[in-house]
Amino acid sequence: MRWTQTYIPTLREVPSEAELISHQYLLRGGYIRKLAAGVYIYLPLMQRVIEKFSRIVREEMNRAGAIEITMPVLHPAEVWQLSGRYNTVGKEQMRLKDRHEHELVLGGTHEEIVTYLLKGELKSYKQLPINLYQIQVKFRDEIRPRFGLMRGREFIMKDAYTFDADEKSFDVSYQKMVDAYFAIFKRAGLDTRKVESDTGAMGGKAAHEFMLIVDTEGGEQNLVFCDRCEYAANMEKATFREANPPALESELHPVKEVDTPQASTIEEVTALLKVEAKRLVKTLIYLGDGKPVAALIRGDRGLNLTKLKNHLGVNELEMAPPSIVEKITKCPVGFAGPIGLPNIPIIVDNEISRLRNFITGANKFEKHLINVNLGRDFKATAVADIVEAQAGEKCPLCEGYLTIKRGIEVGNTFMLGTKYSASMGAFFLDAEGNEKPFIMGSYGIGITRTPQAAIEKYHDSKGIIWPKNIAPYLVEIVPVNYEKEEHKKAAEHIYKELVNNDVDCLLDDRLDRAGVKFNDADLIGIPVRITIGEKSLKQRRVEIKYRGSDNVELVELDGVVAVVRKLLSQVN
RNA sequence: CGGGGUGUAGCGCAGCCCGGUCAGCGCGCCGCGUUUGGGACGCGGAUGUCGGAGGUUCGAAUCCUCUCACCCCGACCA
Repeated sequence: MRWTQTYIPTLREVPSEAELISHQYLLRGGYIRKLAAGVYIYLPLMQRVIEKFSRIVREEMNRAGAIEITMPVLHPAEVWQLSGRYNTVGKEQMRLKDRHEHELVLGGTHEEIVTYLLKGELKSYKQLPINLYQIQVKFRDEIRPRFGLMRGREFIMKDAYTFDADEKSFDVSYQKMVDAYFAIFKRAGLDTRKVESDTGAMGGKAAHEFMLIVDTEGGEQNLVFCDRCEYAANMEKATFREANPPALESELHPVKEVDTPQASTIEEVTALLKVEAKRLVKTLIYLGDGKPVAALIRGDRGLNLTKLKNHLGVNELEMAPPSIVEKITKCPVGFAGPIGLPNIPIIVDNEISRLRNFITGANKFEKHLINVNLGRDFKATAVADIVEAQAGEKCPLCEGYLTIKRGIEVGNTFMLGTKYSASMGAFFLDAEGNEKPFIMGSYGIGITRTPQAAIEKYHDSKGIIWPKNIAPYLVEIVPVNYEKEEHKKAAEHIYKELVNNDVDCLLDDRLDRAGVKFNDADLIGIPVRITIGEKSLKQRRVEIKYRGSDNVELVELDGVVAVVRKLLSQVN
């Protein structure tokens, strides 16, 4: 392709809407333009990236035995009512009415549709297992779209759905998708980690996420890894064992009220009473589906909202506003404690059951209680793991220690069980003639977000450094003086050679100055750049360099294809 | 939805407080010329319902009211 014949509107300045470097480069490099909040136009370069990544996804999905279909984006609300999710997905679901006042939704995912498809059609265990997938636009009315393609309201996703007759067969199907995912991301030049994740609104028994580890702002999630074994989980899901548990005191001392003037935060109280934060117990008041509940965790821990939410079995969990806290504790915020609370559930973190003579708020202004003990002084409604994992704690599985890294989710896999098949009445007959619901799995890959994640990981101060297999072009030819006849001839010669050898190639045939072309080339990030300039051309040579390094190789005009091939084979 | 902020030329912004040569700057764009290996220079030029509606006023980009869009923080995230 010639630069002047396609459309690559690069920008010199950073559009004010972009925060992340990857988002900035997508805009500046002429890959995308915003149409509305979270809604983007994919320009020619982006179109090619999508095409390249989609091809890898298709090839690996097909290899794994999945079958491609295309399901509609527009769904009748009734199908969503069948699974019951119509009432639980909430405002994320785009809804509309047609001219007949018929309720429709725009699909944010397709479990219902694919289950509806197979319900009634697929009747025998002999037809199982089956894996159907599509690459399709999705709509989610995100509460706050941001970061360009990373969290849009409209985006492209590959979603696959497996149907199995029994757990054993399902395990095989699931593993096939896991293997396919690793193969896909590897081919795309992206080293991903599989982590355990919460199942969230999808339901089902377990789930994993495929994460690209990054060290920039773009990391959307904290991930917990063991430094010794394979344990990996996202923050919502991660568990741990304490590396340095406080010594268990043998004697229980009597509770005593102490003055803690102007000390309501953990820092202030520990400083005042000269104790470690791990001897303090925080009493946090939350509202679970509107009803107050107290959560007790150690002073040095953070509450894991997802764990508490799952434990309580509520849909919504939010910190209680000060007015409610004050009503419940009958004192200003900052001095809440478990003793003397009205009749509300008290959920106590596991660690506290191993703590004696600890310190809590007294439910009195500027007072705390010392030597408080669980069981003797107050009762727990439940004891559970409700805190966030922290770096330096021990792995739940082995003797290793946990580290925390930032990652971007590029794929996910869900073990759905029979949640959708059972609720929607999608049954088959097994070998004994019994009617059974399908055992399902669902598997997503963000087609538009993955390239942005790749940019977040692979870039420098000048622009993108694409992994070759998802780059819009493999080679960019930059004739420094395209208007000079010899330069033009050489450029056209190389262009033709590469195209004839099926190397995706972009020829910068603009009449701009060299600096403009070099800067644009760095910005859009094509892996190989071939520069045609005065000095080298006199020796019938051109310069070849990889975007990710400064090494320049001088190559004979006729030897370009071979050198390009070799260079490409050596880079990510 | 709560808190904060921004809408002025394709992009980045100034002007707003204190109403009156304030319709401006840089980049980009068009023309001519010079230049030509890391975002050139000169000369000439085009481009705006100042987000929208209403109001105050002799007069509004500027003050007031309403409204829409977008951005940031939080809640949320199949």
